Amino acid sequence: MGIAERKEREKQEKRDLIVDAAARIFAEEGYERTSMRGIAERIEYSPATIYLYFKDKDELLHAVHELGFGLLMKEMSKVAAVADPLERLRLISLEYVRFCFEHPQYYNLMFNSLEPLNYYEDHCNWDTGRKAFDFLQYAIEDCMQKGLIVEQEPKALTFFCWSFVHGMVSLYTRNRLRALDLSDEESRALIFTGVNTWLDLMKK
Amino acid sequence: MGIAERKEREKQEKRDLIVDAAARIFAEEGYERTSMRGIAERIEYSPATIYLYFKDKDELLHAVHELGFGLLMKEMSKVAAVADPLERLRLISLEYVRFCFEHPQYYNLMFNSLEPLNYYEDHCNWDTGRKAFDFLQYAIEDCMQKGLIVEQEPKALTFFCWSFVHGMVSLYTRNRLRALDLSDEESRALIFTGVNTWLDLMKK
DNA sequence: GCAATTTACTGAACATTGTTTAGTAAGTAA
DNA sequence: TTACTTACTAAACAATGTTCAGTAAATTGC
Repeated sequence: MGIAERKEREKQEKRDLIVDAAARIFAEEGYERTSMRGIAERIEYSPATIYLYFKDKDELLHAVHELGFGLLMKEMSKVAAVADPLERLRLISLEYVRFCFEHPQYYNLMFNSLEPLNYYEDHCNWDTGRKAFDFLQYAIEDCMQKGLIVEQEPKALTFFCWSFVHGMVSLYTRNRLRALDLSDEESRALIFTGVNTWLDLMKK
Repeated sequence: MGIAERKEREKQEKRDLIVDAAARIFAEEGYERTSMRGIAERIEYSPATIYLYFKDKDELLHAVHELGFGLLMKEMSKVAAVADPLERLRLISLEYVRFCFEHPQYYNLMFNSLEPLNYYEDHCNWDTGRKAFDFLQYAIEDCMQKGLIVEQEPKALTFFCWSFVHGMVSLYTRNRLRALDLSDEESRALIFTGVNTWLDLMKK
C-alpha cells in the first residue's frame, strides 16, 4: 500500500510545515500577536486548513511548546557527560538561563503562559516538563550522594533550584527588573551571578 | 466653584466604579477573558464610555494593577513593625506568598503578565513595583548590618530573594508543579517550606 | 428666561480575531 | 467511466478592542 504510506507521510510533512511556521511567527511576534490567519498566510494555505491538522489554536501551540522543550533538552543534554555533579548542575543552570535569553518566546510559552494549558487539562500529564525536571533532579541527587551540597528531600530541593532560576529569568523576560535600574547586560550578568551565589549557598 | 468640584468628584467616582468592576471581573475571569464589553455591561454603561476614562484596555488594567500593588503593600506592611529583621524578612516572604495564593489573578497581572506593560513603555518607571522592592531590600540590609545573613551586594541579594519566592509561586499559579505530582495543599506547603529553607541557607 | 456651548454618553460601525460549515475539485478505487 | 474519498477553500459567524458621529442634558453667558 504505497499510496496510503505516501499520504501519511505527506500529512505529517504538512503538519510539520504548520508547526514550523507557527513557531517562527510565534518567535517573532509573541504568543498573543500570532494569529491563525497569519500562520495560514505564511504557509500559503487557507486558515481552515490548519483546523484539519489541529483542533484549535491551543493544540497548535502545544505542538510548538513541545518543539521548545526539545530544544531546551538538547541544550541541557550537552553537559550531561560532565563528571563533577556540582559543575554539571552549574552548567545545566547556565544552559537553562541561556535558553531563556535566546528563546524568550519559547521560554514564556513553556513556563509562563497559561493559555496552551487547556490542552493539559484534558491530556493531564506534562511529560515533557517532567523529563527536564528529572534531568535536574538527577544532577542534584548526584551532588547530595557525594556530600557536596546540603541534605534535603531531593524533589523539594530540585523544585527550589528550578524556582530560583525560573524566578530570575521570568522577572527578566517579563521586564520586572525595571525596578532595579540596570542595563540589559547588567541584568543578564546579575542572573549569571545569581546562579553561582545560589550554588555557593547550597554547598556544604 | 462648587459645580466644577462636584463634577471632578463625580468623574473620579465613575473612574473608580469602572476600575472596581474591571478588578472584580478580572479576578473572576482572569485577564484574557475580561472584555471591555463585559465590564461595560457590569456597570450598565456603553463600552464607549470606558474609553472616556481610559485610553485603552491597557490603561484600564494598569489601574487594576495599581490596586493590586496597594493590596500587596498593605499586607506586607502589617509586619513592618517586627523588630527582629530576620523574622521580619520571613514574615514579609510569607505574606507575599499568601498574597499570591489569595489573589492569583492580581499576582499574575502584577508580575507575570506582559500585556499591560505597553503602558510602562511610555510612562517608563515602575514606581509601585519599586516601592515593594525597596521594602524588601530594607529588611535585608537590616539583616546584613546585624550580621545575621551572608554578605552580598544588597540590591543583588534582594533580587535573589524576590526571584526565589516569585519563581515558586509563579510555577505554582502557572500550573507547572504538575511535574511534581503533588496535591494543591502539598504544593502550598512545599512553598512555605521553601521560604524557610532559603532563609536557612542565607543565615550565617 | 432664552440661546449657545460644553459635557456625558451611546448606537452603530470597523477591523480583527478564532472557528465552523457547505461546497468544490482533484485523486483514488471499483 | 462511475462512485467515493480526500484535501482544501470561500464565506460566514460570533466575539473582540476601538472609533466616531450624533444626542440629550447640564451649564454658561447674555
